[in-house]
Amino acid sequence: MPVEGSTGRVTRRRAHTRANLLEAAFSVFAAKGFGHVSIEEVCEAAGYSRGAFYSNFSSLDELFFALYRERAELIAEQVSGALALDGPDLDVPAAVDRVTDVLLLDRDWLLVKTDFLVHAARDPEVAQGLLEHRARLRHAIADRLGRARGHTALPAVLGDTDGAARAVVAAYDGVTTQLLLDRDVESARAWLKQLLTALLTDGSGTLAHTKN
Amino acid sequence: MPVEGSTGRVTRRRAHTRANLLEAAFSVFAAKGFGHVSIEEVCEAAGYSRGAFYSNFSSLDELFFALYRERAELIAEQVSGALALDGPDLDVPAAVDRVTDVLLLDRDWLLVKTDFLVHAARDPEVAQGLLEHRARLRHAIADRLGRARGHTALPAVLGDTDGAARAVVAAYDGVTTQLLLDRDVESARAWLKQLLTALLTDGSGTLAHTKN
DNA sequence: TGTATTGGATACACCGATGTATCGAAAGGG
DNA sequence: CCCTTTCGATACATCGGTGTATCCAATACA
Repeated sequence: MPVEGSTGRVTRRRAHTRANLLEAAFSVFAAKGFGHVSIEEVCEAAGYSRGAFYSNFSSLDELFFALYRERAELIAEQVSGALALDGPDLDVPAAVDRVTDVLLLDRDWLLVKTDFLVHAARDPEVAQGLLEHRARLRHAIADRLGRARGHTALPAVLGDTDGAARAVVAAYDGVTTQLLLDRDVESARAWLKQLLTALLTDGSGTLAHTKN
Repeated sequence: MPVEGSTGRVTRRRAHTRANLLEAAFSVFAAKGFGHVSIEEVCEAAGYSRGAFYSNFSSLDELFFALYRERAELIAEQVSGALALDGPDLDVPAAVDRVTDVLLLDRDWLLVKTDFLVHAARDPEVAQGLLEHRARLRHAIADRLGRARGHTALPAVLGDTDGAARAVVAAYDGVTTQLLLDRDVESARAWLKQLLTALLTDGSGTLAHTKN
């Protein structure tokens, strides 16, 4: 049962089915939530039998972790990309726009991400991994903010750039919560931009907000 | 099967067991998460048999809703109380302190609350109820903030007082996420206070933050 | 205190999901 | 082109949870 064996002979078919299982699992998890999903459901959605599943993963948890890892990595790259678009000096409002668009792109991802959070909240080991991942992101943001000094002075209320980066993450998490409930991606984006602007600049930039 | 019948005869014992079931369910849900909890587990934790459960609730969902409702109501009252402590005029920093202490009191509650969020995110009807509850809280905050004008002028970046109230809620949600992962209630409180201060006042008030 | 009524325990039948063991078929290597 | 290896499907045994039906005990009311 070589779930992750020594680079055996056949590997192309395997990679396909693994990818298919992951993709199907993403849809199913997004729709029903981890904890309300059975292995069979995933297999059915992917068009495979349970034999294929157990050949690639040893448990639903393992698949869930793999899935999260994969997608989180993807998003992290996109965010890094959005942050890196400017030159060495950073244009804060423009970066806020780009990052916001990336972060609030896909509701399904937010659902899965929150499921994972709920899971991590109850397992210190998983939580540790997630915290480290968040820390990396935060540091990337802080670095960029550091290079922005001069362009736009950060308000001192939050402390150093790391404090500001924490605030950015918190704002993102907070807006995510609202978006999960009202499903209004556009106003969530607008709201996040507004919040980040309020946190990262000193004044001006009042935006109208709409409903709910 | 009078799950909620016409004020029948016997009612004291019933109320007790119902309360016990709810309390036990709270612990179990907090520990394992809704979706990883069986009816039997709740019954066992409460010291009852499944018969008692089905006599009081018709499904795990129903119990979960009842539980959430009960606790959310409790918290809402505490928050209202904390907001009402001042006279008609509001001392923002003091209120921030009190509200923060109430909101981040109990990690178990945050766990259950997040579970409920995840649940609501996938059921528009449930989401609707939760949104209304949040709206009520937000309005209470906005009202209070309105009365604080003059004491401390709000920064205009967020728009009107309702915008500021939204920001408060978002900050709370954001800090909740962090707390769920790092389990550090004290620094979460400090961080929330700092964030709220940054959002609700114009400047000054820099606090040191610690680890992670 | 007696008694009608309700609450909760026990027993049972059922179902769906799990994990494993086995087998046929695809795919890569020689 | 065959043959070995691996992948994935099928079949099976099992288990835990569910919901219901029935029965005993506790409780409120006269």
